[in-house]
Amino acid sequence: MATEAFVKPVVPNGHDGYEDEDEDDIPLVFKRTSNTASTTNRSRPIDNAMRNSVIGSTKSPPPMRSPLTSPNRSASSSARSSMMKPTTLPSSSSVQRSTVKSPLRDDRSVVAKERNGLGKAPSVSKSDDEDSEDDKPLSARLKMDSKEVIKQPSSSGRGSTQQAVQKSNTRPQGLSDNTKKKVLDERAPMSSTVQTKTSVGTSSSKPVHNEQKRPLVNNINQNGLKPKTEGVSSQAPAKRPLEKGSSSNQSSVKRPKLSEPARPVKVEQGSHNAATQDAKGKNLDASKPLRANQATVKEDNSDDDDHVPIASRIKSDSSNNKSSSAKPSSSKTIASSSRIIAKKPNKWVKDSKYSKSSKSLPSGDGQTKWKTLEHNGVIFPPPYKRHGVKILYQGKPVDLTPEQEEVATMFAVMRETEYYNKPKFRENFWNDWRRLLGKNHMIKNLDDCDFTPIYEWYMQEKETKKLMTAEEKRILKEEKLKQEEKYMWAVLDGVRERIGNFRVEPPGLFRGRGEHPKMGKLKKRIRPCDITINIGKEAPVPECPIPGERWKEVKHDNTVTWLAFWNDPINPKEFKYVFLAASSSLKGQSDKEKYEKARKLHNYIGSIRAAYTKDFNNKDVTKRQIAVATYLIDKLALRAGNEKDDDEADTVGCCTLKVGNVECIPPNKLKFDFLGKDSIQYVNTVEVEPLVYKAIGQFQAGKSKTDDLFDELDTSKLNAHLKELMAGLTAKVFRTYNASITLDLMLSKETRDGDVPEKVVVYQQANKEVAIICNHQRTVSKSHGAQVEKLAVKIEELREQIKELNIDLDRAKKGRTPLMGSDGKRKRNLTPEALEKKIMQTQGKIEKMERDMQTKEDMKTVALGTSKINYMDPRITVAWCKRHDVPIEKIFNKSLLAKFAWAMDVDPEFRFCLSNDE
DNA sequence: AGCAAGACTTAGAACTGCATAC
DNA sequence: GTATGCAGTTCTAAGTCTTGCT
Repeated sequence: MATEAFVKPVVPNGHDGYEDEDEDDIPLVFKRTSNTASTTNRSRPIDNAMRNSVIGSTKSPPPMRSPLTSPNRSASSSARSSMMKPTTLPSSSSVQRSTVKSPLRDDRSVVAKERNGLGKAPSVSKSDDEDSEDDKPLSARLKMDSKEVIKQPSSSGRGSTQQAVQKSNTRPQGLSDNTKKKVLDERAPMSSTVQTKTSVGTSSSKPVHNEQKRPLVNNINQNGLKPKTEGVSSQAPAKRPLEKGSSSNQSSVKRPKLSEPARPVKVEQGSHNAATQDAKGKNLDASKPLRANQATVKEDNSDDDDHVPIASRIKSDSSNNKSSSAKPSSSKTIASSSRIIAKKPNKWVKDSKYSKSSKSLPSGDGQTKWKTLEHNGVIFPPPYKRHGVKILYQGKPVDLTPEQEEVATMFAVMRETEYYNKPKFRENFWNDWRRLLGKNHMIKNLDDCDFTPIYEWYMQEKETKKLMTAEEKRILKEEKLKQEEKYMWAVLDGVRERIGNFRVEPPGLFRGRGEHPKMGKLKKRIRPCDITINIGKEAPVPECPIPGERWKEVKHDNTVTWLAFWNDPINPKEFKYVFLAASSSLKGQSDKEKYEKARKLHNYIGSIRAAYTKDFNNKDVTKRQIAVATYLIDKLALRAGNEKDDDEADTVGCCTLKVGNVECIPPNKLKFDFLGKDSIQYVNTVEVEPLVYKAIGQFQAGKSKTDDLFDELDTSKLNAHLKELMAGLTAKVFRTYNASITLDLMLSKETRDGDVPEKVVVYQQANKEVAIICNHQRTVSKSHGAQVEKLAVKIEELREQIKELNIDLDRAKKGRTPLMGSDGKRKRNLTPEALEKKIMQTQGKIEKMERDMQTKEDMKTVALGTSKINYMDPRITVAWCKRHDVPIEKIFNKSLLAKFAWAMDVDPEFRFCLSNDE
């Protein structure tokens, strides 16, 4: 055990005025303003510019008062109407632009609270003037010009641009006749999609579903509980639904219990050969390409695509025609990194070089997710390699067994992390390590242990690694790739798909976020006997890579998407799953469904807002709490807030807010201050509807600060209620909705004629707004302070230069030679004109550097990636890029292009939300 | 109704490698 | 050639939500 026990050391590593539904079509997201957020354990700097927000309507049926605003409602209401009908935009009257570069920046003030203790934490208090600003919706505050009209670029113009991108490609080989037919059938619509606004494809501009227009329909029974046909899941996988409709019909069918239809099979793992020599002689060996059933594997050199520049890679991809539309009638059409395993050539037309048609995908929970699934299992971390460096106990070297040494090493290498000195971390580590040391070990306490020798050894190893030549590094990388290659791919319904996390997590010390009660505990090594494999019935069972060991279990459950799982060693009742990568069809499909659901919400949002507004003073406390909670989720993009166990970090979401997390500030402001997901602090002061303010006060009355604010509420009740309002609606949909609609709105309103970099800046600003709405934060980088300081020094130097230049200028005008330079050397004798020019140039430099510094400061705690990856409908971005001739690569990196392949052929006129009557 | 199990998405930190500055 | 900064990638923790059981 000892010799194999461990792997590599873990390296630090108002009801009023709410009658009008139209008013509700806009994201009513609070903007945050300044607040000196109290520092919590995670004291992140908060961009409070956005936090002090207004609950303002973002849309504006002029005569209507926004239900969500208080003073100055008219301004905000005028802003709102523009959302639904892209005609007029919200007034920007109250929004001040500052710099050219960041037209959106100044509508917020920033309170930066340093998470890392770097820089200052200036608390910017909001002036009274700004208060009026608060009465406006975020969208209005984002400098929308009321005179401006949302551009609806003529499809012809853009279409032609798009057209140029389209390619007619040769299909991969080996397509079934059905597939070929399907592809041919799809071709026309696909190409026309680009041109016609009405074409649906993946992204129709049309309202989504007719049923969606029915407000407040109780759709719950649409998915009536049909008992699932026995045996469907594993034995005879039902045909993959070809259309969404069909799948949705099934969506309510109870999911078969994993262990039943899946029929877990204890598989003989004795022989490796057993896996490679199944009845049909299939072989998933690394040396041979994965095969999908009987299909011939297309030679796919693009497996190594990673080394190929994205441009050429995409090109070759498209020319290789791996579109999922090529897939046999099984219906899978979204694919990205997927490799169609097909033979016969065919042709197809793509809208974009990145696009994949996305029709007819399987969907729905509990549904058949695949028909055939092949993969090679998972790869384990290498066994622990002993280094033999001894720790000191009370100054004396101590002999440790390899197992003990490995865990000691895990601890030693964390010396420079903040965990190292946390009492809880040390306590948990000590408890686990002590168990390994045994009762009678000479080491009696952690504080007398000196791990320095191991730490120094570790640093040396790091240095050695760093000093390797490029060639050595390359060879090492190649070797690793060679080892891992066969584990990287799965074949799902004949399509080769990348696997997301095929590496089993190595042992280490648990690093919970925030004040996690389990931090420091030993995450034991996962062995094959911990792992359950899920694979197609006909596929060869992956060989167990560790000789003499076997999988815990092998299942054939095609109602789930995981390929393997094991129990989380820290929390054994939870699981760690191995899934396909984000670029896979399966993930793409569910991603698309997520955004479609959010779009659907747009058709209901008016009724929903009207409903909860009506309930703000409902006599039934539960209903009142549901109303207020929904309001907060809608307006603040709060998470639902499930209950948490005591052995988890103490964080909250909407339903679990404590009385102390919300402070009522008369007359009608609420200050939120709590730790949310990942112990990220959320601080935001917002003005709310008077009835909401009143209700919160009622919910707090007679309770202590640690009591639940919404004591009658939990996420089940809340979501059950939401489902009565719209089928499939849950709390998280509001986040997606608000993020996407904000992006759409801002891009439409802020994009001006200009060059690509200018447009990219507009995108980044919109992205930033969304990130702030969603409270996506990042740690201030260690070097941030130094970087800012450097800039400041440079700016100061330039200012000195200007001073000198001015003196020289005066002298030059008088015909005198310049003074000696600060370096003691004589300067060139320049004409007054030349000196003036130089002064101007230097001044320009200073201004640029100051802007850069400001941007750096503004963005130091904002994480843009999360919203881009998870919340903003990629079709908005793709369509915007098409309309404005911005290369998509400027916005999406290689990974995102693969992840969003399903969105690439979107109509350039796509808008996230269009009003029903459009 | 409440709880637990299970499956999946969302999240920030850590790590890696490349471009650029010096 | 080396240092630095950043974007991209990987890792895995921490959420949400559904379903099934009692």
